[in-house]
Amino acid sequence: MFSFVVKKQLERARLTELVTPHGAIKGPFFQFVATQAAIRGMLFSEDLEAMKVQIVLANTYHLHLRPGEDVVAEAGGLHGFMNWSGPITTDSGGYQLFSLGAKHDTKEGVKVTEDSVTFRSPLDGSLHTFTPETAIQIQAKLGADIIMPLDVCTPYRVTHEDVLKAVDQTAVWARRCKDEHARLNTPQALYGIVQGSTYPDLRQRSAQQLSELNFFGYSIGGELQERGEKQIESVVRQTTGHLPVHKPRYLMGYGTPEDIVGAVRAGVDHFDCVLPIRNARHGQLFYNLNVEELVRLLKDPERPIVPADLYTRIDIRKSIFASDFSVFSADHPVIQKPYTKAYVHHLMRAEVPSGNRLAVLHNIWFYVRLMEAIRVVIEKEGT
RNA sequence: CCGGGGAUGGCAGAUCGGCUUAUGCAGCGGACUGUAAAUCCGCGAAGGUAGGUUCAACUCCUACUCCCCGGA
Repeated sequence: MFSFVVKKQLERARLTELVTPHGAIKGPFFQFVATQAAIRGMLFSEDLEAMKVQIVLANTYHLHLRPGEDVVAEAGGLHGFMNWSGPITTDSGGYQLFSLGAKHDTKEGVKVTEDSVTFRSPLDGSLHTFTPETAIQIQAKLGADIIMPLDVCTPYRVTHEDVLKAVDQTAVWARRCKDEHARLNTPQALYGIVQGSTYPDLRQRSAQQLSELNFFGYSIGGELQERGEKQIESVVRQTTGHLPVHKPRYLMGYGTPEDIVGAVRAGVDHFDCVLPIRNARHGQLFYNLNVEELVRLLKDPERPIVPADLYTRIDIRKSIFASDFSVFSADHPVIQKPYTKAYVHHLMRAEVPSGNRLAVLHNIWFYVRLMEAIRVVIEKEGT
């Protein structure tokens, strides 16, 4: 039902194919984020199909709180609920328990014990508890193809001691998730999530602990860099070196095009990030991908990645009239001309839904083509 | 012409005899990385004109100019 192969390699970059019950996915690939079972910005599954989106990511935490996994199950699982027939991943909610906990004061915050994590719903204040087992049970009802274990996600700046705790607890929980998944025996692929922050020894420790459990794939989790810093590639490389070569590698939550290219060079073939969609809604568009530079970067892993050489960002709400570029590509499969620059500008300024939709469509298409371009390079240049 | 009301940043619109004249929109700049984000942060920018009262006036008084409402 599930399979994964590495078809070609260029340095450490891999051309892969992951087969799921809802179709095959060519990698390296990018998951667009549909946290609450919808891509924000008024997109429909037909739009995603037209843009050749391969897979989307939904979230266990959010869907558990609303509308609840039973409602989703009754609608035919996420595939029926979303009217999306392609592959879907669900994140376990581990990240939310970390990021929401950090935003709360300790009294209102998230309580993590060795056995479970308890939190309050921001929607109605009700108390909820996730255990490794319930995280898997909920995801079984949601019915995504790829599911994630409950993990302990660490922020960027933490002590070695705290990260070690998180690593070991993540490993214990990973085993419990694995056991629960085996017990339920659903047609879903379970990954393990490697923690360890930026400490090489802990990344290694975590990778080895999880490898022993033999997951279908391996995620790289945790905050890897501080704002503005660019060290994704080196941290990721520390981790991929300790992962099984014949399994998918998933860098969770990153990132920019340069992050992705760097991580691909470090051997990652599975990505997700809210960035293209969120930034689109906030008016920032990605465009002008430089394929020649992409080829150079992938062929020479030592070549420094200069974002401005790879692509351009523009804030469409602010400076479209100052730009010489025709931002919306003529070959976009969903956006129909004539959208003049002036009209687009008007839509974005007014912050009307159609303006957001337009921008989101644009950035998704950019990321789809970025990943496609990466695959083409590995196919052509790799062995 | 008579009576009444009013004039505050680009626009809208509060407050106040002294303290940075709010706030919203628009403008400009920045941010956003397993989505509590169609969000958040920052910046520039105002008292119709002329006098008067007062230690101090955007605020009180007078005149003028202009605008709005009602009536001839």
